[in-house]
Amino acid sequence: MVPSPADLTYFIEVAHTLNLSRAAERLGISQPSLSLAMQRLEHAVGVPLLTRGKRGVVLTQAGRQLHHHARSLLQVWEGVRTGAQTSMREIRGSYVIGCHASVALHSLSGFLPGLMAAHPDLHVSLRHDLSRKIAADVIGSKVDAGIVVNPVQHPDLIIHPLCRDEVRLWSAVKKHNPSVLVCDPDLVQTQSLLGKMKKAGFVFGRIITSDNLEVIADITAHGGGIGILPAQVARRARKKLEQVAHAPVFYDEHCLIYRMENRNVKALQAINAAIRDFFRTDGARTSGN
Amino acid sequence: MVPSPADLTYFIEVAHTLNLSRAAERLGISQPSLSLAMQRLEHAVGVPLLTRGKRGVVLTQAGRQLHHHARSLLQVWEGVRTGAQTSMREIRGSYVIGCHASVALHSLSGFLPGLMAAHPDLHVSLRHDLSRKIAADVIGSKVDAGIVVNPVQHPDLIIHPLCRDEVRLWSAVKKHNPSVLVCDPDLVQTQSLLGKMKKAGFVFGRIITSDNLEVIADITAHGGGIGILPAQVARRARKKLEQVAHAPVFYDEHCLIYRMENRNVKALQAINAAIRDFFRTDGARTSGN
DNA sequence: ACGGAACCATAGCTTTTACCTATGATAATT
DNA sequence: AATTATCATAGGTAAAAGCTATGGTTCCGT
Repeated sequence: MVPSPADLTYFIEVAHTLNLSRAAERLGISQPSLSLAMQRLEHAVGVPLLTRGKRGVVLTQAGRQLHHHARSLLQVWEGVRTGAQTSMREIRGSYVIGCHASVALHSLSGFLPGLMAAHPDLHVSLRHDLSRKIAADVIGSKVDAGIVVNPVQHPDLIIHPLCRDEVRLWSAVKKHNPSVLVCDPDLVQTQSLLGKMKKAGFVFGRIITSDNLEVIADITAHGGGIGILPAQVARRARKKLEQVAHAPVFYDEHCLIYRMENRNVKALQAINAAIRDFFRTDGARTSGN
Repeated sequence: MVPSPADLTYFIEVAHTLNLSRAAERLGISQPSLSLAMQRLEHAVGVPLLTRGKRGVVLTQAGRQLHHHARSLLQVWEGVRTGAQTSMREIRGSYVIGCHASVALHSLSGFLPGLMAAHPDLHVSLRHDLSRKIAADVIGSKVDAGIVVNPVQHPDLIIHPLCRDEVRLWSAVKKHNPSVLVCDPDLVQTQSLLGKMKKAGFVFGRIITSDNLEVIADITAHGGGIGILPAQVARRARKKLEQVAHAPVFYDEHCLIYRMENRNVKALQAINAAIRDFFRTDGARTSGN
């Protein structure tokens, strides 16, 4: 059994004065209460701590041992409280950041190294998945912060817009196969564009699918077909891609999301700031180009 | 405010199951009680620890920190508790042994080195005074064990006879001054013998006093007068002393004493055994001489 | 020697705290 | 849409901790 911290502080005072009556006086409780408290403590430890005499009490060997450790134990106890508090007030702890792998490729390297260097007690794990799954995991508290596209409103969620992007059709500059579509069918953007194109009468003979946008960009760049890609991915392809004219466009909004109750967590504020800083400067740079 | 130990253990279970209802079940309390306990804990710490959801609860960052600290706190306490217990069950700790300096001179060197070598975690401090003061300090718990002469019975005291001795009058073998008495007047033995001799008509012109029996023995051995000495001290004088015939004798009983409540303390049992062993073998040797 | 003071333990009572049952509210699941 | 699962709240009850009064020792001063 674990004693109450109050009984421990009582014991420290008793060990100091070696007199229950006087210790009770100094502690602001009655002598019988202190007597009972010491009995409680002895029961919790399992061995006698005090030898009662008519001129006061003396510590047993076990009592001396406990007295020796009692202060540090109370310090640990206090540390339990303050440790939890500072985890909200200081930039430290372990956090999970989720985003689509393609987003990670073009943004994480821009702010993560600086963030890690600035805050040595900050630990980050990454998790990559579709935006809507990341968003679900943020809502479900499996992920602390997410960089996602077009998140749905949610009462528990705080959403910060970061930058805009366009998903459209791309092709290689020189030759390409216009009857083959290369895309990730799991993306809502893909589905939306496909629907619009179907209405508009576009017809594709075959579809190559991949869940990796970089792979799609690469195939498209090598003339494998028409690719459905965000502009930010198309721009980073190894060979230059060009927009397919007269095709529908899906406008993406990249956002940072996290749960409401984390808005006061300093570490998440720091992550937040780092991400938004990066997108502000990066957005300026890419739009300037 | 400092969190209560019960609430901390509750929290550890909650952090493990992440489900208040199931945790309450395992803890043997009702779900509302656990809900309130977690609210108490959060109030005590000052920050939210859990994010309540309809599929259970999730730890906040502060909750994760608290979980970590709470477990280490319980571990530390367990260590302190067993430490206090084993201080009774193992041969370790710091103990005060009291005895008359003359007793120390002829006995401590016989068992202390072996005792210290056998038990590296045992610490001993010595305290020298008159037997009756040592006995009083044992009773008053200022001394853990005493080697004393003719202790009075006391309800809190355990008394183990060690060996017998005789206090009598001694003189140098060759010449000595029979009108001078050399003694320690603070010893009850001295007072008793003086009383008997006074009744029997012995008269001494002068008395040399000292509170050190070895000094008395030395003076006696050099012909300074008649000395009142225990046989064990007289035997160890630098020159041989002889008993004064037809003089009263005071029979001493050397005893080991300690307080009742220490009878189960392993370290004192070890000290006890070492002392009694020494006196058994030593007594055999000296009586054999 | 004797009365008072000092000290710790116990008893009885009161207040505070923790706990339980019943119920509510809401989201997830079937 | 009904049901289930989950946590929160309300109100009453039981346990715990505290206080006052008292008892039984021992110590100390007169």
